[in-house]
Amino acid sequence: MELSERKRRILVAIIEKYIAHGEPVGSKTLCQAFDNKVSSATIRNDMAELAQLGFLEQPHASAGRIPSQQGYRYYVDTLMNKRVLSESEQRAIKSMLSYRSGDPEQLLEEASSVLAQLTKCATIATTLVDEEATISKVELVTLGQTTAILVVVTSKGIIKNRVCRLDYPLTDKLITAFYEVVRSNFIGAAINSVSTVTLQNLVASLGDRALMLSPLIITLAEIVHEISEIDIVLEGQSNLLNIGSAANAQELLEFLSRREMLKRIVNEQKHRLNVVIGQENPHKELKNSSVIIARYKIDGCDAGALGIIGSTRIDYASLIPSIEYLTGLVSSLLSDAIE
Amino acid sequence: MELSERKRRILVAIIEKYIAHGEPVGSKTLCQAFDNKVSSATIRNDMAELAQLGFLEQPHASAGRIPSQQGYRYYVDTLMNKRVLSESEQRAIKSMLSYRSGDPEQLLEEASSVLAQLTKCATIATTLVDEEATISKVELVTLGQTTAILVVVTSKGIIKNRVCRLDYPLTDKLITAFYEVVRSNFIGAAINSVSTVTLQNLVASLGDRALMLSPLIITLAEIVHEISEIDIVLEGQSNLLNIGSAANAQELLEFLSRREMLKRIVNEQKHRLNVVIGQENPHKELKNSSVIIARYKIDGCDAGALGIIGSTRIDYASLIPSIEYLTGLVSSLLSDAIE
DNA sequence: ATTAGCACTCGGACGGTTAGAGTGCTAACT
DNA sequence: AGTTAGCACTCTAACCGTCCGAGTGCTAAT
Repeated sequence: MELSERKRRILVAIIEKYIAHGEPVGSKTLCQAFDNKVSSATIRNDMAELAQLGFLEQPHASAGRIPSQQGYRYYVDTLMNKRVLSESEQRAIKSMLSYRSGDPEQLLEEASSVLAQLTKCATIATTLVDEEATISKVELVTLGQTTAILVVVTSKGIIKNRVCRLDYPLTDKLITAFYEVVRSNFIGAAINSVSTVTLQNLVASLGDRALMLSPLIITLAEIVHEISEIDIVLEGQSNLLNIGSAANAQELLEFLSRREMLKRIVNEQKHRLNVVIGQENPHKELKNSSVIIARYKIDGCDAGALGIIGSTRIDYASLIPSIEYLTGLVSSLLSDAIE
Repeated sequence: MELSERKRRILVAIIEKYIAHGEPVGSKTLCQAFDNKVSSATIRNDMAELAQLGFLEQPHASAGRIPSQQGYRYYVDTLMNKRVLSESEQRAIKSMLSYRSGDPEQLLEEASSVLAQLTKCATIATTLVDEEATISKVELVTLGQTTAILVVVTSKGIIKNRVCRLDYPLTDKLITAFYEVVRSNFIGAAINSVSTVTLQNLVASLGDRALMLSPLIITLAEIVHEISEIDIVLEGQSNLLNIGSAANAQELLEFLSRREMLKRIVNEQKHRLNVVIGQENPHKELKNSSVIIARYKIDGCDAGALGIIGSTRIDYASLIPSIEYLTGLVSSLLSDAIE
């Protein structure tokens, strides 16, 4: 069904007024917004129909109307006029990112924090996802008799390492044996193929060498696991308290501290830009919140996500472009860094 | 001035009742707590005097009394009977720490999170402080033509590293030159002696090699700086919302996100156990909060701190022992790991 | 299809009243 | 002198009724 032009304008006006002021919008106010070209009665009729269709709701009988979640949805999909970022705004955002070191995690923390300042919302970012990566290099760097650093490099250029302390000295023989195991079992393997089962089989097959080698191999497996696990970065949690309802806020904060849950939520968002409004989200803790997630890329390949969590009453038209722009920046900075 | 035995018991009863229930305590309730051995009138007289002395205050005229911050202070210093953790409680806490990897930061994150569950407060932990450490080893591990990992080891056994990407190939000559610079300028130096000034002088003195070497040297300096910087770990922030006053909570959460500030606060706490109650804290954002910080040690040397932030109305008598016990655990785990 | 007008509804603010909790004081008691 | 009973007093929270204004829905006129 198509809405008449006037109804659409009324709906937009109600949504934008409500986003701006947070109070139900009445027919008189709208009348003024239309320069009194139409009477309040006409607007009332239209509002009644919009409410019938489910785009608006009434907190109580004698109050104005507020957008329903379906209303926001229609607005975001169809009616909204995305704000265009000015040159100077773009420059401002750019300058807030001071990405120097080559560490992608640091960039994402920064981006997350910039986004929190920009949007006054809580922000989420995932570190690089790299599901198809394989292990391309493993290095064992000895630092002393019993200490070493184990370094793993993936085909996509991600590098992780961990310190490894042993109870016995690292002899040349041991190191050679370790590299042998690595070459035949790990190099070229997909990072998510390293499971505890394969690991147990491997250790079992080592026979009497197992005792000495397994600490190293287990550490190696842990590093690989860490690479395959996405990490979640949160910022601006205090912004959640700007929204009223303290009870809800506590629930939300607690929800956000469950990282596993968050990972799943973020990774369900597959599009370049995802807007999930209120109860569209399967998690009841988010029933009054909107989540906007944009995915960033490295050299055109999906690499992770960045986004905000806020009340359903957020300024979609200006926040979405900010998120998109920032995500673009992150994509290009990462693509430059990892070549 | 000495308080009579009865006044002390009344004060203790009021404080513990108030901590338990959060409501002003009246003379009748106390009367029951004393098995009606003294009349409410007597208690009222004593309460009036305790209020006069500043240990109690009255929210309003017809309400009971609540402890003042000075009251809490006297309680913590003089009156409180610390709860003793039972064997099984100790075991429970121990089993919550699953410290496997050799990474101290991970242990502190875990400890912080355990403490948050235990106390239902927000928790703070600092990672290892190591002010007197010197640089004992630097390794450059090449991973490809233009990529390397730079590893720094301190005299105290702390290990940090960072990936370093260059715009030009890492030749043997370059590497030798780098090690030369490291040997004569960094090895043996105190980690906090590496300032930007000395760095600039160093780069200047390199002459025409500066261009090729400086990215490596700058990365090295950044790693050293990172070691000398303490990191702050926060957990259980959502617990702050249990306390009423949402306005205050927002302020607090924002305050906690200012890491620099937190570092200073935590490091001002020099004793083994520090209890800062409400306005004793110079930061006005904490005027309604108590901060309890315990320091942990490695092999007897001060190494960092661990603690909680909660309302002034917290159960000092049982939380303090928990914090102390956990801090002890962390100390011994760390002392075992770094030998 | 639009509009003016009007009756109606509802929530929030205001004010007065009441019940209850708790105090402070005084006078009596040990 | 310390303790106690008793009483008047104070203050809050809860309840209730009233009133105002905002905003609606409906009807009848344009």
